[in-house]
This record gives sequence, C-alpha cells and structure tokens, in this order.
Amino acid sequence: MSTPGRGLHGRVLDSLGPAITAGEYPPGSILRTDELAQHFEVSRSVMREAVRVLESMHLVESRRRVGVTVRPKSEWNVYDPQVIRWRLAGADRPHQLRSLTVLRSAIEPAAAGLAARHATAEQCAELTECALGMVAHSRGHRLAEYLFHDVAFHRVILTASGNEMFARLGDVVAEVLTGRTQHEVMFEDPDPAAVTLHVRVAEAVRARDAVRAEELTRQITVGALQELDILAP
Amino acid sequence: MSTPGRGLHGRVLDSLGPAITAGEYPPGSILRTDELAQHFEVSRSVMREAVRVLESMHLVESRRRVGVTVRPKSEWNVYDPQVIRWRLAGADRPHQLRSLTVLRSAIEPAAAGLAARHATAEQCAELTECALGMVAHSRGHRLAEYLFHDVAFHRVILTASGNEMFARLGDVVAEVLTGRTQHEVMFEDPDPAAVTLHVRVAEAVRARDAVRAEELTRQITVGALQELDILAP
DNA sequence: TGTGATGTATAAGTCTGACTTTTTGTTTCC
DNA sequence: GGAAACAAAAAGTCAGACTTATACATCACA
Repeated sequence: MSTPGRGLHGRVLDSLGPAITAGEYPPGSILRTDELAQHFEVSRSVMREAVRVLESMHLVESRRRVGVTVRPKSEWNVYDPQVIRWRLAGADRPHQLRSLTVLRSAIEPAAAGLAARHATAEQCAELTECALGMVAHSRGHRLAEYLFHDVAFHRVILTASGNEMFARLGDVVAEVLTGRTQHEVMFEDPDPAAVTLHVRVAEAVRARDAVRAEELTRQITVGALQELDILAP
Repeated sequence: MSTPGRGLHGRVLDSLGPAITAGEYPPGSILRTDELAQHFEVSRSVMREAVRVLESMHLVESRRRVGVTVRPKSEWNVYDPQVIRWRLAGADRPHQLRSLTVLRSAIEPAAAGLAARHATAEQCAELTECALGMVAHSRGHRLAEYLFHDVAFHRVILTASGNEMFARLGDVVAEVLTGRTQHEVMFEDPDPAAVTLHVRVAEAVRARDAVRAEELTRQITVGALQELDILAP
C-alpha cells in the first residue's frame, strides 16, 4: 500500500519508523546519524534525509553536538498517515485502533450530517451503490468484497461532507476498517444491523435529512466501539 | 512560534512551504532540485532534505527524470501542524479557519464528554482555574489574557479526554483561537454567553456529567461557527 | 567554595564533485 | 505503423573535506 521503497531513504524509514513508533527506542534515546548510516549501510546523506523526515513527523529532534533524540509520544504527529500505518503495524495496534475508532465516532456523524446537505447527485448515487454492494456481499464469507464497499461508503461520506479535514480522514477510516477485517476477529458475516444502517444512511443523505443521517451514522460508530469493547474490554 | 530557523533547510522550507500551500506553484507544477538550490542559494544536499520533508507532507512528489511535481491539494497532509500554520498564514486563511472550526465542532463536544469521565482531580482544578481566568479578563479589552486562558481551557479538555488523537488537536485549536483574536475581528469584549458556557463546562466535568459537558461544549462550538458565518456568510 | 571565563572535543551541518540509475522521448529500422 | 534501440535528463547515491554550534570540563579568580 501507499509508496513502498521510494529510494534508499524510504527503505531506511520503513525500518526505523516502525522501530521508533513501537517504542524500541524509548523517548529520550539518543541516536547518532553516523552510526545509523553504518547500521543501515547507507551514506550519510541518505541517512540525513531519513532523519529529516522523522524530524518533520516530530518523532525525533536533531541537535548539534547531541545527536538525534527520540521525542516523547505526546509530541508525535499522530495524524500523519505514515505514522498511523507504522503504529498499526506495531505492538500497540489495539490501543491505536481504539483511539482511531473514537476519533471516527466523533467525525463521521458530523460528516454524514454535512454530506446530507452538500452531497452531489453523483455522490448520492455512489453512496447507494456502495450500500447495495455491502448488502450483496453481507452473506457467505465474502469479506473482501464487503470490505471494499464498506471502505468506499465511508470515503464518499467523508468527501461529500465538503470539509477537507474530514475528507482527509478517508485513509484513516480505510485503515481501521481493513485492520478490523484482516487482523482482528471477524469470523462471521458482518452484523446485519450494521448493513441496514448503511443503507438507511444512504437514504437519509439522498433525502437531504441531515439530522437522520447524523443519528444513523452515530449508531454505526457506536456499534464499532461496542465491537472493540467486546474484543478488548 | 514553534521551531524557527532550524538550519538552512528549515529556512528554505519556511519560504517554499508557504509558497506551495498558497497555490503559488499550482498542482502539477514541476520544480527541479538544482534550480531550487540555485534560487535559494543553498547546496543540493540541503535542498534535497527540504524536498524530502515536503514529500513526507505529501505536498510534492519527486520522480526520476521528471522532477519535483506539486501534488493536488486533496492529497496534502492537512493535519500536519506545519502545513496548517503555512496555510493559516496564506491567502486561503478564511477557508482554512472555517474547515478547522467545523473540525473543532465535531471533536470538542466528544472530547468534553470523555473528559467528564476521565479527567483527573488536577485536570478538573485546572479547568476551573482557566474558566475563572476567562471570567476575570472578559471585560476591559484584556484580550491577550482572555485568549491565554481560553486556549488553556480547550487544551485541558482535549488532553483530559484521554484520547491521544484528540489531545494532539490542542495546537490546532490554539491556532484557531489565536487567529480569531489576532487577525479576524474581535473588537469588543468576548461574548458573555460564551464565557458562561465555559464555566458551566468546567462544572459539568467536575460533576462527571458527560452528557451535559458534551452538550454545553457543543453550544460553544456552535457559537464559534455562527461567529464565522457573521464574518463571512 | 562557588562562580565565571576559557578551552576543547564532538556530532550535526554544509558544500562540492563525481558517479549511477531510472525513465522519458526520440529515432531508427523492419 | 509498431517495436526495438538509443540518448538525454533529472533524481539518486556516495565519499570526503570542511564549518559551526554547543555540551562539558577545566581553570582562574573572588
């Protein structure tokens, strides 16, 4: 997914990023560019580029005569899609998944309300199509196809809200939904109630009923939260 | 604010970042590292580091034999504090301010609800202190002091929610509130109703009344949205 | 003994030049 | 007209020399 191996510095990041976000180098740890460059068998310039990227994510801080120090978790740019992906791939995946689901439950109802006001006719059609796709694949262990339409549905909602900040959370939601299907338990077919809710949200948006779209979406996110509570109470 | 002039590459970013986010180089524009390096009078290595950072923000994409192309706005990492700052300093400041205020109105009520459940005794005390500070400076054009306590109040709420994603929006909210006071109109003393609402939110959190804290915070954010509508309908 | 000035080692920061690799666009040839 | 070979362009990589800021230790002086 995304951009794998865009140069040497990218491969260094794919290795160092997850290590830092996983807490392998605890906050306050001091790294030295030269040592890192040796360890990853790259030149200093490549290593410096990688460090610059980590610095822009507020994962590390580079200071003269000191080295590259790992910053406390509370300062990380946790909205950076790359950071999110690293953390979801690491040990605190459950914790991260919960944080993001709580975020979803705040954002998506509001987005749905706005979508009901601003969605274009085309977006309404897409929404209905996605919902129907979910229905069509909600039985018989067609999880991959179901997920595809589920992700598309939420992306359309977020985009149709007309708010760029909401729209950019599409990747995050996709990551959460995908993660839930792939790594977490999802033995059985999706909850029929959830499927129905999606269909009704699509209807509400098409009917320009902002209040109903918001409330129904809230029910979807509440369901997602409950699902987490069942898995890790 | 933040980290001004952390090296040569930082100064290049301070110049190039705002230019790109302001649309000075429209999406699809092609820049060349060597030319940029000449233009900014820095070495290629410094320029490359700057480009790497812009790349990690998804502002540009670097491809061999092509150059550094500016990505469409829809792909930018709009949650990156640096990007937010650049955009707030640029021409589409009003648009950005509106997006962020809508985001606030989705996040903060939810955060307040969680804060009512999870806030420590110390955080409750801080909250009350902030609210009282707002009251104390709500008259007589003491805008700077009022702002200080306002920002602190919202930071505590977001932190006390216990959700790291919410907590990291503290800087964004601070930026919005500061921007409102500094650049936008705020001739008169703050709205007394808003001040009262903050006091009542503090009370609700202390009383562990999540529903009330959420509802009162919603009223604060609704007020913020209305304020924007009055300024730019 | 404490405090301020001085010195020094260290690691990041910067620059330069040469070389490699990928990719695009053209040209050639069947 | 299409495929294959070619050439040029720009990013990517590397190595080495030099600069600069700064933490820390040392020493002098009060």
